Amino acid sequence: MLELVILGFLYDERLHGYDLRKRIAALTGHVRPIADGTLYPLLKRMEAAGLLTRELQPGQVAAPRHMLSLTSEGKKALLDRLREPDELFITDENRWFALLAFLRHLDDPAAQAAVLQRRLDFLTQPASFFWDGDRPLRAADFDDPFRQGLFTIATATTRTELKWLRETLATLTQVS
Amino acid sequence: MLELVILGFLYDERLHGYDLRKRIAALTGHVRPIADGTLYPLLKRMEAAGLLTRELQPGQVAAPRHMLSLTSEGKKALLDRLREPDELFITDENRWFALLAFLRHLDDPAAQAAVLQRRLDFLTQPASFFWDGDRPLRAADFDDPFRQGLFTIATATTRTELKWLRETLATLTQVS
DNA sequence: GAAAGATATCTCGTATCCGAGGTATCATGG
DNA sequence: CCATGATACCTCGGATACGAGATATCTTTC
Repeated sequence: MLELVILGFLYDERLHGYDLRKRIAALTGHVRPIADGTLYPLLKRMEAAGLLTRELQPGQVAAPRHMLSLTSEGKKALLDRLREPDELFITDENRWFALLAFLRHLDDPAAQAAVLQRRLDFLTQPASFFWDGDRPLRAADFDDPFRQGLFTIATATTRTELKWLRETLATLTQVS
Repeated sequence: MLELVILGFLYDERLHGYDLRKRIAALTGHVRPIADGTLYPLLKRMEAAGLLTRELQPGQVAAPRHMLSLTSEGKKALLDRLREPDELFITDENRWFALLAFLRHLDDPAAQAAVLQRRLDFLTQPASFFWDGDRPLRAADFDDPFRQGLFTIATATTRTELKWLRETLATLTQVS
């Protein structure tokens, strides 16, 4: 997931690691900044994999910086991932949100619409959190107030997302 | 996170691994059932740690089952975790939701209220996803429609949760 | 009675990320 | 001129989870 975020940020900007770290922190409201021990080794692996290059810049403010830029393979990797349905079919909402944050880089309304459509299909498939077999669940089906709350929150979230997905799909397909 | 879920399910029920696996899958709407390779080794580690015991039962339906029960340390471990604020101060919503799913086991309205209050404090702290410094963000502050959507969904979710938290806190403190 | 399928558990290699700790550079204040 | 703090990068051990594959039991079906 972090790799997707890094590719997303570096797609149209040249940043050094420390700045990238701040961008990532800002994306999640500085709630849980990623650890140095996560970011820097990943950057090295991504460099070794040919996704990005670095250029050492002598220290202006403090220690020397490693300016990072995506290679063409790096850019291709991002676009491939944005189209990649596997990223969508996961419970982990953070991953879907990370994808959404950079979907603008997919420079084609039809391709963007295809991704949103897959997400919509995923959310509306019957085997979801909101169904008991083929019967829709209600908050009252849960016996304790905390699971009722969980259900209420999840329902509201999904309803909001579905509404947004349908509206956005309408404007995207209108354009093309 | 999975350990919390296992403790939650076994707190008042005796289950075998395969059944536990189905319960966990149902909790997330069968969207992403956990892998055998995740569950069974974890159960072994939890047994080694003295959190649960197993009793071999000759096969009734098919292969022999390992019936699992929490030890008193296992029950204590769940209650400790439910009270543990560290579980709340994480971006990963799944973990908070998992905690919520089993908060009923915390058999004291005041303790339950304390947990919800911490979550409320966490969501309303200014350094969040919804603030740019001390200025509240709006969807219009984002330049592309996808990040607008992300913001819209996140806002609606948080608003729903805050409303529920306040209502539930009111009834919990009313009781005590 | 053989094959197929559901039940039930297990091992092992891999991927992702955290967190504690370390190192080095440069600006600022005393 | 020295301490402190912000900047900037790094290593290493550990935790958590996945996924492919193996194994065994029992029932149902042909």
